Amino acid sequence: MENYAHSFHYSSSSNPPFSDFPIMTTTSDVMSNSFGAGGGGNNSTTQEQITTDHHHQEEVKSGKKKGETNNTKKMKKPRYAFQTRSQVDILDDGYRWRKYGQKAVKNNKFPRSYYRCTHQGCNVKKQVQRLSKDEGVVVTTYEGMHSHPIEKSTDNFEHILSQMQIYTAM
DNA sequence: CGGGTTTGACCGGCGC
DNA sequence: GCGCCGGTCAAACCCG
Repeated sequence: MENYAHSFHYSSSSNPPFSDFPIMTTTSDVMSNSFGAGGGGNNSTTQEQITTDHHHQEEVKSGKKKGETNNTKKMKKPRYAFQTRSQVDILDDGYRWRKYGQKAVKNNKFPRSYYRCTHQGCNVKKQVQRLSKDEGVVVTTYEGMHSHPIEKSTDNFEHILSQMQIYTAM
């Protein structure tokens, strides 16, 4: 659990904005309450093209404090996207998240939620987006790496995680 | 009461 | 230079 993300580490700067991050498709039905109506049965594949656009962020924080030049240049922060089939947006991965924003996405009827890990020194961010075409598909994008143990057991999430490891192993 | 969510405003970058 | 666009902040609100 240290940094499982390391496996996906990719470093590309002059590459097209697309396919920058590996997208893992997992089928999870855990934590689904009694939504029942999922919108049709299982759709095959989920290779919807995601409008990632450009958007190279760099270091966070830079509103008030200035005068400090970017000596350390821009540090590329890896991002990892998970495409999950679930009825619920909130995939509990064992960490505590605090929502800090929600914006509507173009070409998408559903808004995108921005979460941040509540932990001192842990600036891990996470985005949750639901596809308008397939309501059952939720795309979760992680940004950064955690540096603290998980607080919960999340037994069911481990199941998902183990599945993802399989994809990673390839 | 405290921590998390909500929601509109604000900001920086990029395109036109 | 201006306007769009995506991301973040922050004050108010909500809920356990």
